[in-house]
Amino acid sequence: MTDQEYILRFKNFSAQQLQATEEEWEVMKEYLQLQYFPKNEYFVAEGKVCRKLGFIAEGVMRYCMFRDDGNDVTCFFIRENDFVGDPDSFFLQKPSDKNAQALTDCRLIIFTYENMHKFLQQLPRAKEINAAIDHHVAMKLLHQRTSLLNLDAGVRYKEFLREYPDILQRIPLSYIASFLGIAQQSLSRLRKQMPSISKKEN
Amino acid sequence: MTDQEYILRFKNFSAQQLQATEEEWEVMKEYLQLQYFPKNEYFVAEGKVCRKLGFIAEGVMRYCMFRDDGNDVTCFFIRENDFVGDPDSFFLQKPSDKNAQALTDCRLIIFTYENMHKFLQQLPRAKEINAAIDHHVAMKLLHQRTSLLNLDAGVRYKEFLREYPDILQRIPLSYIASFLGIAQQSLSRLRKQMPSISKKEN
DNA sequence: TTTATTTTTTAACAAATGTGAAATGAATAC
DNA sequence: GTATTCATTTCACATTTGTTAAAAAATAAA
Repeated sequence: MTDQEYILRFKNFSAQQLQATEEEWEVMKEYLQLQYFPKNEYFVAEGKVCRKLGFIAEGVMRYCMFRDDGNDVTCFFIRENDFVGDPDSFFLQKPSDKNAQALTDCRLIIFTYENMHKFLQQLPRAKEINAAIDHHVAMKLLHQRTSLLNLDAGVRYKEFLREYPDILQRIPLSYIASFLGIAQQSLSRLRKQMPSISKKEN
Repeated sequence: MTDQEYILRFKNFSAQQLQATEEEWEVMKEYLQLQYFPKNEYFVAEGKVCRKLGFIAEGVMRYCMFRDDGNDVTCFFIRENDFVGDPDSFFLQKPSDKNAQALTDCRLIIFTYENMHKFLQQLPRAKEINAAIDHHVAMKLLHQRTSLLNLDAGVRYKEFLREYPDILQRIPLSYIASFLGIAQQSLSRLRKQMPSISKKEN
C-alpha cells in the first residue's frame, strides 16, 4: 500500500467516526505524519512519557502489563482504526504506567504533542470526541470484565473470535491465551475440541 | 443522621472532587433533592429510562447483569461518595441496558433530568468533570479486568478487601462471590484458609 | 422466646484449568 | 537445503474451582 492509501484510512475514519468535514480534514492533515513502526517495539512504555498519539492504519498491537514473576499479561488488542497511546501521559506529559507493543509491523498516523495542541486550538470539538471515545471504552471494558469472570474459557475464546475475527491469523496464540486469562496449553486443548473454528490458515 | 448532614456530604464531595466554589455550591444546592432509597429496589433497570442521577450519601449498591440461566452477576459495587445512574440513558433519555440495585437502605442526593439541564447551563464545566470521571472509571475497570483474569481467587478476594474494606460487613457474601467470579462455596473455602482477615464482625 | 427465613459453612465428588516436560510443526536465517 | 529458532500441540498429573446436597449459624418475623 502507498502512503497515500494509509492516510486515506484516517481520513475515512475522521469523516465517519469523528464527523469531520472536508474543511476540518484539510486543517487536520497538515498536522499528521505517517510512521512505520516495527514488530515487537513499544509505542508506549512504563515510566516514559508518551510523546505521540497514533492511529493504526495497518497492524496489530497490544496493551500489556509486566508481572513480578517475569511474565506479562495482555490486557487487550488494538488494530486498524484504533488509536494507540496513553492519553493521561500524552496530555499531561507525565510518565506512563502502561505498555503498548506492536505485534506486527505497523503503519501509524502520528500526532505529536505539539501538533495536537495546535490542532486542538483549531478544532476544540476534538475534546468532546475524546470523551465519547473514553466512555465507549469504559463500557466495553465493563462488559468484558463481567463476561470474562462468569463464562468459561471455551466461551470466552468464542467471544474473542467473534470480536476480533481478523486477529487470530496474525499473532501467536500465546498472546490470545494471556488475554483470555488461561495457559497456552489450555487454549490448545480448547481449540482441539472445536476444530471447525480453530483453523489458522486463511 | 439528619438530612442536612447527608447534603453536607455532597457539598464536601463537590468541593474536593469537583473543585466547586462556595458560589457554585449555592447554585447547585437549589437543584438537589434528598431521597430515601430502600434495600433491594432498583435505581436503574434494564429497558427503562434512567430519569435521575444519584450521589450516594449513605449505603451500598451494585451494578448487575441478568443471565440466561436465571442467575445474576454483580459487575461492581458503589457506595458513599459514588454516583449511581446510567449517564447514557439519563442524558439521551433512552432505555438503559444496565441494572443498579440497592443492597442496603440508601440515602441519595438526586439530580432530576430537568434540574440537571438547568444546572449544566449554569455550570458548563460539569461536562469536563463528567468526562474525567468516565476516564477514571475506564482505567479502573481495565486494571480490574487484568488482575481478575490473571490472579487466583484468593488474591482477588484480598484485593477486594483492600479496595472495599467497608463493604464486607454490610452485604451478603453471595454478592462478593459473584463479583469475584466464583461460587459462594468457593469463597467460603477461601475464607477458611485466611481466618485473620475473614471476620465479619466490626 | 420460638419459629421462619436467610446466610454461611461443610463435605464429597466432578469438571476445568494449571504445570512441566517433551514432541511436533512452522518460520527464519544461514 | 539445513540448521536454528519460535510456535503449537500433546500428555500425565497437580491444583483449583464448580456442583450438589445438607448442616450449621445468623437474622428476621411472629
